[in-house]
Amino acid sequence: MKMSSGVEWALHSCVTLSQSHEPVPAARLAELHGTPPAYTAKHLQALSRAGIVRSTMGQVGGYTLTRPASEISALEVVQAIDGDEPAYRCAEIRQRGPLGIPAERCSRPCAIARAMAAAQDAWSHALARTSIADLAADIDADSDGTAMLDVRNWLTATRN
Amino acid sequence: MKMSSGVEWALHSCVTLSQSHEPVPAARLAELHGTPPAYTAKHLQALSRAGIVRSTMGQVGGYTLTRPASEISALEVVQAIDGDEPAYRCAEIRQRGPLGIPAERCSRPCAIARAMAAAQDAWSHALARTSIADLAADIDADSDGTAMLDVRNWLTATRN
DNA sequence: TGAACTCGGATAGAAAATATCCGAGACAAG
DNA sequence: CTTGTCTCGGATATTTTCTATCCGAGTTCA
Ligand code: SF4
Ligand code: SF4
Repeated sequence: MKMSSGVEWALHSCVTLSQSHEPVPAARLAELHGTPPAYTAKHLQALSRAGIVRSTMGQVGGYTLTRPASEISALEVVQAIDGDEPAYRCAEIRQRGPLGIPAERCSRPCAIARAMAAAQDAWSHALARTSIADLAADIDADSDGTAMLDVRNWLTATRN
Repeated sequence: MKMSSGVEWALHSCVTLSQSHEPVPAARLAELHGTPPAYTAKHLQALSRAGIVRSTMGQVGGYTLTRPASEISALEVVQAIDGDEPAYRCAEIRQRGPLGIPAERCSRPCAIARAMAAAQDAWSHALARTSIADLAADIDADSDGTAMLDVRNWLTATRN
């Protein structure tokens, strides 16, 4: 029950992309975050497949958000990287063993599976309520309103 | 972000143990659930280390619950098997890269880490509210009140 | 036309989870 | 008291997943 470490980089990348209306290459994001360039690129591809970011090829290409940051939830980013399958996957062991229940009576999930699904839903809803814009605003507030400005300045300063 | 499959076997084992006041060997539980005997035993050891079950050695030994089933939460079982460390572990990448923040200003967790911790808390509280006794009652209700009776009969019938 | 820069999926390596085995210890029977 | 059998417990292989990397296909600009 551990989350891929790439989720952290993907969330940071989305926050950074929300500060730029121009495409930002994957190598630039990796340099800013101090992460392995090739592996960071792989995670951005996952975001592209999920429709969260759009890629632009060519010399001045890179990644941009497809929607306003306020309309992208943290849950979408997590599911794009870590997969959308639930953490608890029932193997239906109630149908096995000497007291196995016939499959016809297993139409609805068992009580254990229901409890796990309820917990997963609580987790999902908590993340769905938080948008990338909310995260950016909170990070900005933590740093006395200078963090996002620094990011914007760094992005324009290193632009060729 | 996937949970160990052993969690499922452990929860089933606890529900089964709640129906017997006498020790039940690991091999018996594995046979009842149709799971690999050796691997099932390993998970029961984890429950023993967490203080959820108590092991009795010798010929009529086995595992018993240390507390009433109504005082054992599903969260405890999950944490005993899958570990109690949170799914999201911040690598503090905000301190890396050209815009790295000095460690002295990173006393409290960042906004992203806070959002993830809040989601984890929601998940934990949902599981903490459900006890093993609740699960046993719900499984019993799903089977028209015969499931737990069948388990008790099978346990006494196969007792040497 | 050409060159340089981008993404994208296919390819090695490391870590973790899965599954198993045999020895130490304890109880009951003889 | 001795013996034998049954139990748990941790140490050991195997498989799968995650981590990290590389080079080719495609696009844009000069
Ligand atoms: S969690 Fe429920 S449905 Fe899944 S194997 Fe256990 S009893 Fe069956
Ligand atoms: S989640 Fe917050 S604390 Fe953790 S690396 Fe990202 S910015 Fe830093």
